[in-house]
Amino acid sequence: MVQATPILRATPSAADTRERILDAAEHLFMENGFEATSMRMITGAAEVNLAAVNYHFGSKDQLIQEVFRRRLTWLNQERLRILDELEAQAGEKPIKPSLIVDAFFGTLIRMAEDEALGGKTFMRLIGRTMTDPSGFIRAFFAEEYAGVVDRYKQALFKSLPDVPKAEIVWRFHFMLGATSYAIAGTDALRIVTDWGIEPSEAEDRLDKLLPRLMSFLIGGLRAPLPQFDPSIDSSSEP
Amino acid sequence: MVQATPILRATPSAADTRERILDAAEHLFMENGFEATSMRMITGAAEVNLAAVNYHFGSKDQLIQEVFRRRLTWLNQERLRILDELEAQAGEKPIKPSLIVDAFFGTLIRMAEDEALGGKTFMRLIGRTMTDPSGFIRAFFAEEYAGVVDRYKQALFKSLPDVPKAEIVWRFHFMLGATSYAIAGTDALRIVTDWGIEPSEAEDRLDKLLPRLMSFLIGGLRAPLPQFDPSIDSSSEP
DNA sequence: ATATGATTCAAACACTCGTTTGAAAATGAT
DNA sequence: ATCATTTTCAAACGAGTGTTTGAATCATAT
Repeated sequence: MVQATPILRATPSAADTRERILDAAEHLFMENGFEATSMRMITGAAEVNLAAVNYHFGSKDQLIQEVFRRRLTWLNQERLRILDELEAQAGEKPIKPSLIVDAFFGTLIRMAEDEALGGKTFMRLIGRTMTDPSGFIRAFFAEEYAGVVDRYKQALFKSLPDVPKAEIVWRFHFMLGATSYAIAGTDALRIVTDWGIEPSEAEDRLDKLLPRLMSFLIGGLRAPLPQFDPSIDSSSEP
Repeated sequence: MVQATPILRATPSAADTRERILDAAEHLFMENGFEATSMRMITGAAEVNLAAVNYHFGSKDQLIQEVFRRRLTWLNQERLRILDELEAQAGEKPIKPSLIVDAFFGTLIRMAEDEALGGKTFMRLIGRTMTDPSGFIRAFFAEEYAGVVDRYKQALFKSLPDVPKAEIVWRFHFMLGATSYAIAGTDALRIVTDWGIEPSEAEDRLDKLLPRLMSFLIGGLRAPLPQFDPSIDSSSEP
């Protein structure tokens, strides 16, 4: 009658199997990418039968989607919630750009500090995926992000009325790139440079990452507008 | 005796075969990634025999390395050459940070405008690869970039004596991310946002990309230093 | 013209991939 | 305790992978 599910069980339940697969897949996708991660690697790491993925998710592609969905839905809802709050507090006045930037990118970075939400693993996975979007992942990401990005773009337009919209969209894109590298990069930067920083500082990097990134993003977003060189104009020569 | 190689030849020579493979591989890698691009796809697109890749390059992995090498060595030599010039002109005085940034990132972007150097195709390929570095590619990139990045880091240290070195390294990393997205992103940004910009402007994007990116990068690099929140200090509580 | 080396070619190699199958085991409700 | 459902399991499927092989073809120099 009590029916309390025991904390430890010798035989994992079906619900456990699903999450074990998702956790193993998330980790392996982050380390090796999608194509290089085989079903046998996933089911082996999750200690479940090979057929379990097809049984619970249908196919490998659908598994990939579910790996992202269970984290992205929460993230984007949170982003929308915070933006709603900011707009409510601001009333008719425009919101400070730094608050908008923090609501979008800061929420993502802060997710990395919560291991229950995927932590750094999911963070790096999403970082690598943004540049590696093969076919159906593009479509999935577009759908999952469509509403959120549009809302934030509009908020930035209103917040920076003097900056041309095209410029804001580009800078939003640049900010995405810097953030993606900030995330994936705790390792990925090692490709291109060994830090030359005392290893003692390596530990508290995550604490200081967010303020560091924010300073950079705001600095880039509010930079003086570019001067386009008119000498490239093709109509100057008859 | 004249032996002039005809412009069009029914049977391509061996030297042609190598470059046809490299061109086809570069394009396919950019579109599908390394794992998802098969030898049969490459040799099919290059219209050469399947065994030609193994004959000319040894293996698929060595082909991947050669695809990067033929472009990266030129790029990085050019970067070093320009930095040498800047340092010679500056003498003992520090170089303006914007000149250093342009020498490193601008040279990369300007490469995209020269179709003979790979153009946008190689540009996007390198953009996606920075976050997708599986195993041996990490090592190859590290070797290919080692000297260049170190030289540029030192130049920035000297150019910004008031900024802590750790901060500069991070901001260099952020700049890499923004640039990578600027490159790969002409398509990749579509994942996350449809521009909402007049399609007429879509044509001259490449012209304006460089000044746009430069403004953002300099703005981020020269942004006010972050204030680290001391409340997270673990030693504040006895 | 002939011999030598470089290149191409069709075929096959051993292997891994994602998925399917049908029976066995576990679970939950009556 | 019996039944119906859900979940697990070992085994196999066909298709596609990178690579190798040995003969055929090409180019070049003697």
